[in-house]
Amino acid sequence: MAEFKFEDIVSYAKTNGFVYQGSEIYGGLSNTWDFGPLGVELKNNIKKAWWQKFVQESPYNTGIQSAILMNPKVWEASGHLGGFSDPLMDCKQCKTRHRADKLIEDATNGSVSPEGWSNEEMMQYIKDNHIACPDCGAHDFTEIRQFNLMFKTFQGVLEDAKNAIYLRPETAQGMFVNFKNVQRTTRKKLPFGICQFGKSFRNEITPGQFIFRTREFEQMEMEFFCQPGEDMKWYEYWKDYCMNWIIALGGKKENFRMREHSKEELSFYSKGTCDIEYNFPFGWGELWGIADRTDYDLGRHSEVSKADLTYFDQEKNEKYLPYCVEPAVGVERLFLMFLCDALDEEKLDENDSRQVLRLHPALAPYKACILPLSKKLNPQAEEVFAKLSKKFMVEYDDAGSIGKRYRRQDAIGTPFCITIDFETENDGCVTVRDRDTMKQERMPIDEVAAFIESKLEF
RNA sequence: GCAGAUGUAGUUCAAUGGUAGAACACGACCUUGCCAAGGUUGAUACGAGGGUUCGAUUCCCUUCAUCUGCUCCA
Repeated sequence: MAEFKFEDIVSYAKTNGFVYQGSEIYGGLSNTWDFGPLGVELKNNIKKAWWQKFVQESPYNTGIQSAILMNPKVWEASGHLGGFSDPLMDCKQCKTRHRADKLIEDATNGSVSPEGWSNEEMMQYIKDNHIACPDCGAHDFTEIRQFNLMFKTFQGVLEDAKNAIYLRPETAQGMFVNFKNVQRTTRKKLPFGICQFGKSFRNEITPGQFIFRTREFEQMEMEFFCQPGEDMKWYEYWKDYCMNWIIALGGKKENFRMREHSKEELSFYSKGTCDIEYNFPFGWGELWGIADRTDYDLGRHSEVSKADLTYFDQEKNEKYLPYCVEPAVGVERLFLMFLCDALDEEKLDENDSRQVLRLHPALAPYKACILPLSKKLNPQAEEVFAKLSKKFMVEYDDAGSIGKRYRRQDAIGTPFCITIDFETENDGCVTVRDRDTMKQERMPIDEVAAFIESKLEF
């Protein structure tokens, strides 16, 4: 196993057309990344594999796709308009940054809670009580600056305050506000889950580490609704389910860990939160957050919207607000994880090695590459391409020696190479070569598609 | 946003106050035909803007981007 540095992964992704810097010819735009021809395939395959496991194969779940733009009241209810913005101030002496509310809490050992205070009130309290910078002890702070993590824009052509609208900072609220709709139209009984993937936007103060933290990102979330009291059971169930999904798709067990949040770390509404973390080249990073959110979200939406979001349990003959378990994962993080986990430099002998991207076939951008042994065989090879490309993504390569072409496909994760040789015309057979074992098997052209499709299962 | 580092072909690296070289990769042609073959040949770079200078990729300033910390959390 080769150890790759973070820069190696970034340059691999760029060289091979997985990820480019956004707006590159204009000098880039901070923290934006574009997915190239291979990147978009991998990304789509990740989403497809998630959808398959969480929607298609799950007896409980169903999917939706909600709008990125939502009624601003949604964010009032979810707490994003208030709580999602941090009142930040910098120490002018030592240049460190602090949260004003935390400074007050820490300085008073929690006896004063500035929740709901205005910035001016916090500022005044810090001045009046001579709260010092915890790092250098100075009393020289900048004004409080509010960093709301939500992207703000305007609906309609008039840019005035009453048209203010936000890009969603998470997809979850789309499921909560549609809870009733989905329950009614699918006639689902508890427990059931609603799944969605899609773009979310957060004006992060500090983005970075390539595609690990970006301001525009794609989430895959599920809100699983269940009876109060059964929530912890389901919390454990979905933790395992998520981990198993990763392992089934080829994730190496030793590179993952589950980190249960401590009581202090938990949000006030959460009964349990667990992160699946991955050992990235830059250190352990959160991949998947699984949280028992109790009835907090539905409760808040009931309060603010005045809609009745209770569930009528026929068996118990009672109405109650369901509890909710939420596994939320970032697609770009999974993308980076699968790249890091699959990339390998295999030594063949003393002077020779090959770069192999050992992606699970279900995730591989190309499932197969068609290789005519000679350019004279192009017509037959093109026929095979036409046949297979109806089923899945296939690449075609007739440039260079056969060995070189195998290596090219190994490096981008293509699990199978199909060679057309001079016998093909006579016997209707091609040679299928396996990326991992480098073994070859000759089979009739008509059987190739089924053979490869059987390998796409996970 | 603050502090530090970095910025030269697609990638990894050179050199230089007088307009940039290599290796690998890429394209074409010839040859070959089942695991990075050979030959011929071709295209491609000083992040951007400004200043100093006869002349700047090199020195200075600004800016943009990336990386590392602070912070955050999908």
